Amino acid sequence: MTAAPLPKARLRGLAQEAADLVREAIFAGHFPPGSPLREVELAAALGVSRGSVREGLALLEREGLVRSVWHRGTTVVDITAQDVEEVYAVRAALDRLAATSARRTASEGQLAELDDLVGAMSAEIAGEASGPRLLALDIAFHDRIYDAAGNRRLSDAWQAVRSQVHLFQLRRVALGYQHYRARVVDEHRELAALLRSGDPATLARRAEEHVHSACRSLLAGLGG
Amino acid sequence: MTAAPLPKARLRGLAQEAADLVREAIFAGHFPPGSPLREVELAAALGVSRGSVREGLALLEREGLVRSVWHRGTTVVDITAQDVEEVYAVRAALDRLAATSARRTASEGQLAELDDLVGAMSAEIAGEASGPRLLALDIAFHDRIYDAAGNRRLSDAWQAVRSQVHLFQLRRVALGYQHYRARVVDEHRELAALLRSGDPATLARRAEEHVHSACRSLLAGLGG
DNA sequence: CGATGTCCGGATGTCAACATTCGGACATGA
DNA sequence: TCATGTCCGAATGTTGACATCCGGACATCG
Repeated sequence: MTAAPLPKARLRGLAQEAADLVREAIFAGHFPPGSPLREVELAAALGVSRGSVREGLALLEREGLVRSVWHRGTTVVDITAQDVEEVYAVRAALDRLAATSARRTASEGQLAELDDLVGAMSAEIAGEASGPRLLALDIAFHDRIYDAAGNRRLSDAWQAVRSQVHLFQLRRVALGYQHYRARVVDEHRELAALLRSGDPATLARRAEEHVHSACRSLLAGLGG
Repeated sequence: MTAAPLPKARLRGLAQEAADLVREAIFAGHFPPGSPLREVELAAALGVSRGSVREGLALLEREGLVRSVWHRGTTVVDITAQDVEEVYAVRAALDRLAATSARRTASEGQLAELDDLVGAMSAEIAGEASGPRLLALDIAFHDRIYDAAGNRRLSDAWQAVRSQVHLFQLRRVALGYQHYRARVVDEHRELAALLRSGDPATLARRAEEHVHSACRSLLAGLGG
């Protein structure tokens, strides 16, 4: 029998905790792109030691959210057009593999979860739509695909770009998300259908196109 | 003008240094798969503090060479068939993207470097062939393709599987590498040619097949 | 005899202080 | 005025010691 996960199993350590707090602060816009993340400041603010903050920042660097250089500290990544193109090129390659893998390995329960998420997106749009909430559902959808692929290395590679994707899209959504709102449900519903019973070749192509269209939309929103 | 890299720019810190030493020790077989890497031991052996060793082990974990769990230490990864399949599936996706990207962005000088590496492989085979040296040339070849692609996120993702690929192939080569030796030059020569002037679609296909054939060869060598 | 509780060695997680390095401000000289 | 050299503050890199946690061995009890 699966024991329900206890309230807050403190099995993560202060570094993970610190990383989570800083990441949320970055997503909330509290640390604009390019702003420095000083270890002593964060240590004092979070009430932990500098060592733990340092380790947490290393985790965030692994996610691509911050960048640190020798003896010059760590700063929040900035968002240039090249950054967006790089991240989305890698994501397209990973999503393609995840989709084709999940096509073979996904269980019925996992496919049902995808349908549930599409339903949640639809409900979110029907009501008082919240950009960040809709975005969270979008990313959760792709998280499940990676889970279903059952490839730990692939999931790790996704983790290395996931936060950057989240950050980019958050900035885009803050400027208006009518286009995003109009397309997100249909595109994900199609992906879910292709995962259930689609030609692997067209699934691979559509998975890549899904990312590329998001990339173009992002570049248009940031550049114009 | 580009200043020649000084003898040993100590711009890397003890953590990087410790990570390099431990990585080489793993490649040399000094730490068999599954063996624990105790921080105090390594700190004493390398003459640095435990903090630096800890940070270095975190770098190695980012490369996928070791795996650490909360309050239970870090151990060298073991090589199961599933691990090989996972790593090579991700590598195939990344190599495909790297090849198609480099097809557009590679400079003439970078293409010439690839030809030089193919020549070096050929020379290595003609003489007293060394498995590890041949393998180093193989990986260097792919490193250059990733460099030529000009996508930092893509190179980072490659770094996350590169060491595992190196480790797997080293173990394979130790058991005999006649098949590898017979094919490596021709396959890489074809890739270099396709990068110079090939149809993008066939380049993408051949890049994937190159990885898949290496994966099959590896599985056959480890399983049988 | 099997299950349970307790204890202990060893290893990791965390912390605060010391050493090193960087970038810029200021002063100096051609 | 521009270039160069020196100095200083601040932030990071590094260290050793303390606190916490895990796993197994032993003893105890039903």
